[in-house]
Amino acid sequence: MPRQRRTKQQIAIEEVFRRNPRPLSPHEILSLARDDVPNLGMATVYRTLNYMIEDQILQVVDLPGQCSRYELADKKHHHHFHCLDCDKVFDLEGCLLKEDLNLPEGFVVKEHDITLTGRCPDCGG
Amino acid sequence: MPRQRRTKQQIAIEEVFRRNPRPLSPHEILSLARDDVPNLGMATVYRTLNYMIEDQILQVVDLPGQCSRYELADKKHHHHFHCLDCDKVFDLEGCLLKEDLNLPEGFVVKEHDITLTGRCPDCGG
DNA sequence: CTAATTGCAAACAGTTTGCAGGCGT
DNA sequence: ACGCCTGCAAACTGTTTGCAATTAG
Repeated sequence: MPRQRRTKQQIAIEEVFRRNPRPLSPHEILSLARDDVPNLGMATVYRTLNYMIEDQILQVVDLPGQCSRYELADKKHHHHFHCLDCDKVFDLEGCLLKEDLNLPEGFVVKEHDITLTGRCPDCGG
Repeated sequence: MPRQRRTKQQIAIEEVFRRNPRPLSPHEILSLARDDVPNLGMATVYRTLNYMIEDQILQVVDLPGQCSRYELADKKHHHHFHCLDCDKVFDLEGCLLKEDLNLPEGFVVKEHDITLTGRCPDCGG
């Protein structure tokens, strides 16, 4: 069921993504959006995220062993870097997959996910 | 705290890994081990998995958007294939990461995870 | 006005923990 | 027989859902 009304809660959440162009966790989103709408509830965050995914404004970013994060959907194919220090996730442009995969017989690949883990520039790489 | 006693529950769980050489979910493990120990509890599965990780017999396999799986730790660096049909996970030997990453300044990479997604040979690749 | 949307609390799934009884050593 | 280990149930986290009250259009 797509959205029909534009509320201050939804506007605040969209604004959070515009101001923070990297994959954000629901907790980060709630915390940032509460600057605009102090008594915002987590359920509303999740519902709004799902609305925005349905409207193809957002896409899910799933990293191994991490809770789902969300980022704006208007991006080209890319991969992610997860900082072990500050726990933030950054986009890495371009594709990091080898050209020649050389898989065993019979495997058909539809998609691939690559996550690099380490230290980001802010944390003194 | 490492294990000190060898119980029939633990033996059954180790046997499951020996018989199924691919990353297994806790639910799969419980279900398979109950063939040997019918009233095995899920808490015991998790505790045994954690014992085995501590003893470096097992390692965790985290895939994007999936619950953790576990496989024997005696493997070389490799990546994983996740079948969208049967939901099983397979090991892929060798490294699939590009040689020349060409990252922005300041990012230091410690580890990387690659997951391919698609159809496996059993599901008519 | 009307009903879509919110906020709270309850429901859920996956995982961990506390505790009394069972069982390896 | 000592005390580690199990099984159950309760606790906990991340996410979803039910429902009465709010509010956008």
